[in-house]
This record gives sequence, structure tokens and C-alpha cells, in this order.
Amino acid sequence: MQQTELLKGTLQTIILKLLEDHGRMYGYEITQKAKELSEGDIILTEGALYPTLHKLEAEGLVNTETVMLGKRVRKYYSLTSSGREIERNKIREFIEYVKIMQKTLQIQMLPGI
Amino acid sequence: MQQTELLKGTLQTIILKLLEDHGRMYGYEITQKAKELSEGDIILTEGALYPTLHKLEAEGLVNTETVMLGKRVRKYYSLTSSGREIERNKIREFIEYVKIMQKTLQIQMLPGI
DNA sequence: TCGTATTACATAAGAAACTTATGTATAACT
DNA sequence: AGTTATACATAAGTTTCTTATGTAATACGA
Repeated sequence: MQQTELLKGTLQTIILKLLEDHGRMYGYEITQKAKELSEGDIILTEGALYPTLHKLEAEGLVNTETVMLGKRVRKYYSLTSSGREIERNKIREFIEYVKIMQKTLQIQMLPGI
Repeated sequence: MQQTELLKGTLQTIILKLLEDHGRMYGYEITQKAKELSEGDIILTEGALYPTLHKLEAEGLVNTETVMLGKRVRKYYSLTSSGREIERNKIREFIEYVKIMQKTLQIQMLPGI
């Protein structure tokens, strides 16, 4: 993550939604997809990403599958049904959060936003 | 703050914008205004609010003025010109952040949002 | 008038979520 | 051959909040 400071607290949401939209992914791929979709604004650091993925796994929100690529390891993650449910909640919460902030800050975000 | 978890990192933004929109305010008043505008969703806890106000003061973003109400103390805060500048940046950053998230999560927030 | 809720400030310990730094190792490119 | 990219991982430290605690005046209801 980084810079915007606001991105704190959204890492799980981003990971879960990327897994929902793009199917099974591995860690490094998640960082690249986030960077691509955000047009360079979201840089997921490894120090944040991997512990979060491990936590999601420990909570049963994602499954893992380890694949050997020659001599290298790649660890794929995919949503469990529980993970899918949490993901939907997190997206709802995010939209709700933006609405709350809009009311509180009394700002308009133009259509399209 | 609380619950939404997303609100982390937005406390300074909320305080600065409320001071911009409503002029000089005291701590308790800020909590009430945030609660009112957010329709009950933003509950600023004292443990978060006061240290943040002190920090904003230490950074020169707000001025303070202490007023006695009978025997009680009330401490008013108002934006400095530097505080106003930072406030505008934070609002811009917030809007930018929402756009980034919208792209990354590929979600639509209907007009009005 | 007495107890409770509200107003109004403040600080401190602990938790959560990051950043920054470091480590290991293979593969690709120049 | 050396640098960059791919790919995983952990640990120390920072920031920002929550929860708990403390003090005290004022308002309100029974």
C-alpha cells in the first residue's frame, strides 16, 4: 500500500475483490493487477501483502494451492464461499463508507464518481 | 471513530473540513457535528479526538482559544492558513482515493455518489 | 435533592495495519 | 557476468486508532 494513507484498511477488500473478479491468483500477480487497474497508484508492498494473505487463509476466506514452476514455488489463492460472502460485505461497506464521508464532508463527487 | 475500519486515516480530514465549513469549534462540538452530518455513523471517540487535535495544533494547522464557561473550560479550535491549505489537499486526496478504488475494484457508485 | 446523563476536557495502555528492512532464491535480460 | 524481475517470507518499528481511566461542572428527572 502507501502514500494516500487512506488506503489503510482497504488491503483485504482489494485482495478479496481481485480474487472474485479474476479467479485464482498468486501473490505477485495480485500486486501487478492492483498496480495495473489503479494505473500505478496502488503499490502493494510484500510486507503488507503476504501477512494479509496468510491471515485470510487462517480465517478460511481463501484456499491455497502451491505449484512448482521448474524449481520455483508459486502459491495460488482463491476465494472460499465464506471468503466470497465477506468480500461482498466489504464492497458494500466501502460504498457505504464513501456515502457517509460524502455527507459528513459535504462534498460532491461528480457522476461517474 | 470505529466500526467501518475504513474510517482509519480520515479523522484529520474530517476535523479539518468541519472547521473549514463551520468555523471555530470545540472538541465536543466536533463530535456532535460529525455524528449529526453522518446521521449517526461517525462516532468520534475522545481517545482519538483530543490527541489528534493536539497534534494538529502542534503542527500549526489549528489555533486554539480557551474560554471559561462559568467554572468550566472550553477550548475552541480554528484553522490556520496552513491548516486550510492542508485541508484542501486532504479533500482532493480523498476524492482521488475514491476514484482509484473505483477503478481497482471495478465498482460503480451511482450518480449522487 | 439526589442520582444519572450530558457536557467537556485529558492521558495511557494495548491492538491493528501498515512501512521499511532484510533474507532467500530462480529466471530473464543485456 | 551483472542487474532486473519474479516470487516467496519474516521481523522491527511506526502510526492510528480503541478501550479504559480520570477529573469535574451542569442539567434533568424522579
